Amino acid sequence: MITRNPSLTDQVKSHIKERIVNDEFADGRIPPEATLAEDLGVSRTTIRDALAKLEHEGAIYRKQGAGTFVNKVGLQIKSRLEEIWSYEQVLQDHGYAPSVKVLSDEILAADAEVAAALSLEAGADVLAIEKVFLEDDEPVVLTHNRIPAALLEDPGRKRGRDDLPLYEFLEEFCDRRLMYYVSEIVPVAFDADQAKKLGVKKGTVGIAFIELGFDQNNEAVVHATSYFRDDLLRFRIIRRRSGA
Amino acid sequence: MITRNPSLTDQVKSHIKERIVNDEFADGRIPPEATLAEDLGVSRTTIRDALAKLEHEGAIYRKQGAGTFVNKVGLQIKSRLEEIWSYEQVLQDHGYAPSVKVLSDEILAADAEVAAALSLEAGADVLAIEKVFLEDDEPVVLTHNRIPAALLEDPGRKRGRDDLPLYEFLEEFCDRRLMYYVSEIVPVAFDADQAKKLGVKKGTVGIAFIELGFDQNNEAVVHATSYFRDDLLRFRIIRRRSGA
DNA sequence: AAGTGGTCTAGACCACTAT
DNA sequence: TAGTGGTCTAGACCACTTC
Repeated sequence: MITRNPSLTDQVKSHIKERIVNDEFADGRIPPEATLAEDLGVSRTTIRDALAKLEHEGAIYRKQGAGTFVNKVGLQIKSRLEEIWSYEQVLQDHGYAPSVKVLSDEILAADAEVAAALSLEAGADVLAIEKVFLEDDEPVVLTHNRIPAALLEDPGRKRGRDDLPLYEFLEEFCDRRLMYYVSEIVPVAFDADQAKKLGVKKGTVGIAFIELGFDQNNEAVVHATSYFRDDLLRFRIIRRRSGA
Repeated sequence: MITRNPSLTDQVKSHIKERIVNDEFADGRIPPEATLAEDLGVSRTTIRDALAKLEHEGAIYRKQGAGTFVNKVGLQIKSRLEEIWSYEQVLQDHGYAPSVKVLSDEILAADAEVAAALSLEAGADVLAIEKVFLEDDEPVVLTHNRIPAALLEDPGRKRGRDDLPLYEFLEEFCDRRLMYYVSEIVPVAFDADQAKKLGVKKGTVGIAFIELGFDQNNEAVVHATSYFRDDLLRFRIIRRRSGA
């Protein structure tokens, strides 16, 4: 699968973001949109699209009639739920050296819930991958992914690469591009098995995600459950008025 | 505080959303952007902005070169974390008759954590409001809000209106417009007090939000903690590639 | 080849903030 | 009143899907 060049808007966004983190806007004030447009030689629309993305991710805020400003609080937020795409990346941003261990890896019959979620017939084959993500040898995340076996282009070839991030695995071996997840947030008390794999005491409370991943054709391509150690990783989210 | 007229884009968004829920696009295919623009007498940009919002909230999906389609799965998602603005609204969308009970309501000295989060001096006065939200007489959400007392325009007048949704209270009595929350998602086992107020057994697991609300000047105006009964209300979120 | 969404431009006018 | 972000228009060209 191929990737596209970054758009002008994304280049502008990266440029401004860089100037922000380098603290080039000492008073916290970002130049007017018209000025930025002229300086960078692009239209004001392109500038506005870039600023909209930066505002959405909490790097800046805008006040109509007043100006655009650096959001010092927003810049410091880590582990934003909406931005998560691979747990390796989360742990890396978290400041540790992440690693992955594949605990199990097999083709088996889907149970009723998973089959229904993936629009499969009851008992259809799925590839089940259980992984644990560690930072500095300490387990942080336990995941269990189930991918319809029918999606595998070459069932034999995939062995040994189940350590890839899920979205890479799907692009590489299923020719599917993972576009979004619908995730359910569930509080849990870890059972004996989960606690052992996560290195905590049985009954410790944690967060679980039960989620379904969709591809470029809006088809469900993976059912995932993930368990997190709250003492090592805590998620945040920016909730905005009106869904802007 | 005054409110603004809905923009053309928002009117277009509502119009298309209505046609979607009325199932007017039987084959799941939404007309081309150029057609919509001509039919509604607006520019393609306005159409695109409206469609972008609908895509973001999961109502539609778009495939470059192919078209725009109704997202049947996305339409059914309830209790989306990013869209929450008042718990009354959440419970109403959830299909029950919501009610609110104010458990306590007093001016007291902020503890260290709250004072730091709200940029107050240690021990500064805050208005503390404890509320429980019920659906059909069953408690679902327990909240504890702390607002700097210095923000209250008329400390005497506010009594008796602490049952208002927080954003309304802040607009009405503090002249602050709540723009966004930064929320931390925490798994908890309810203690005796929380369990009693939520009508569950001590030790039941649930989700808590620890959050900070910011106003139009990007100032922190409220510190809030909320506890949810997982058996009655479960949150979902759409996590997208790249933060689009 | 035809059709559709994605990106980008140039410019107009409005709403709001600050002074 | 001047300056800034917010909304909207009209049109060009590109990237991709479908037939």
